[in-house]
Amino acid sequence: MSVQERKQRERAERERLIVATARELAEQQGWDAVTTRRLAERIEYSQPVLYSHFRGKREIIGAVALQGASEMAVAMRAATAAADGPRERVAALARAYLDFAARNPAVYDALFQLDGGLAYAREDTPAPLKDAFAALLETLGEVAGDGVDPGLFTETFWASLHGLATLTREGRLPPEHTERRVQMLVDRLAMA
Amino acid sequence: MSVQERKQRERAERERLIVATARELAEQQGWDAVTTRRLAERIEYSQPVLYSHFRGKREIIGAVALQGASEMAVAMRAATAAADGPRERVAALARAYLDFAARNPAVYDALFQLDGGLAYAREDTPAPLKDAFAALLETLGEVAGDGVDPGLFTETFWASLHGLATLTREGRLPPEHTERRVQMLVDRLAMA
DNA sequence: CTCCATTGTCTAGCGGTGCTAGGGTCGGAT
DNA sequence: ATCCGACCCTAGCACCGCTAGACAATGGAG
Repeated sequence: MSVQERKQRERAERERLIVATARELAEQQGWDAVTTRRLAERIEYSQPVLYSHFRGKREIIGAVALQGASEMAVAMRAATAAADGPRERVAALARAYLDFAARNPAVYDALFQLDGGLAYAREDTPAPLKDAFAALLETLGEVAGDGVDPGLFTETFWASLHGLATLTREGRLPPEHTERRVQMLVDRLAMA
Repeated sequence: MSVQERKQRERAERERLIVATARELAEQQGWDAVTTRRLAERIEYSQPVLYSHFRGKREIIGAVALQGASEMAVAMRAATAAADGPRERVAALARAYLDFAARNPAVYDALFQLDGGLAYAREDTPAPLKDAFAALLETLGEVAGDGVDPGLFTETFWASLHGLATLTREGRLPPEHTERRVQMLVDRLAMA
């Protein structure tokens, strides 16, 4: 049995290698540069090996997205834990969100811009995605305001952050004054 | 000279046909389906003809984007003109924006999601883009609040709308309650 | 009217993409 | 020792964006 177990371990290890390599390549040169040929070459296997782990490129993007969601949740919780008071927590959360998006553009794209074949906002949504949303909700629920559904408020606030993140990164918004825009969102949306 | 003029007219007409066909195909089957081969076949010319009008696929996307920007500006001004009071105008603007994005997803993608090779938020930004932003500014400038730069406020509000539009369309936000989210943005961001 | 040059268009092809069929090799079980 | 199955690779499919080069049609000059 030990042989089978070893093979299974090696297989899992190789799968991790694929995801890590795809992510690395995407961060270095953008997702367009992540082709099955290049990816296969980097992991030193032939293309078909990729397809024994994932249905296709889409699923690889999805795997990177799930990894990113977990890290993002950690980053957001760390940021809010270090802040005092609801309002400060919201500000810290927003900055952590935008900071993550700016530092990991490829991962952010995998999560919210590209099609990774993942289900969002449903019962069968993968746990890491639900948890990332939960991390938002924990802090934002405090400042939803009276009679306002915390989930709905979180969705709206999240959408605003997402718009800021994407438009800024693609140069559709001037890069300066980002902090002032964030501050404005926090000041006006958060009720506390 | 008349012959040259006729040819020039026909050439311009064909260029319009290319843009219209690309847009139509994109709305029907998504931008992925807009390949140079399919596009060429639909306009009943060979592929190289496309390249005598545009540098490449990117420029075709850009042309659709500019067309869309003009239409969007018209739609937003029409919506705000029919509303009384600053706050109502903002609400009408927001609805018009999201309505346009929902009804013309491919055009919206060309404008804000894909790379059409256009310059945004600069002096050399094409006029239609500047004008679309101006249409936003006309209404949003009224409710920026005391001591707040109208441009900065417009950018922030726009980003929020953009986030709502994209996340909703890709199923990352549940489709219901869209109206309540918009209302929340208007209520809290607009100062008037 | 003939010839030439320019303009316009097409066919064919290059290097790339995601993905897969089919064959060979190698190791564990009998 | 032999078999068998799991594993992986080579080769190739249909498609992509884009372009070189051949060919035909057209307008102007002699």
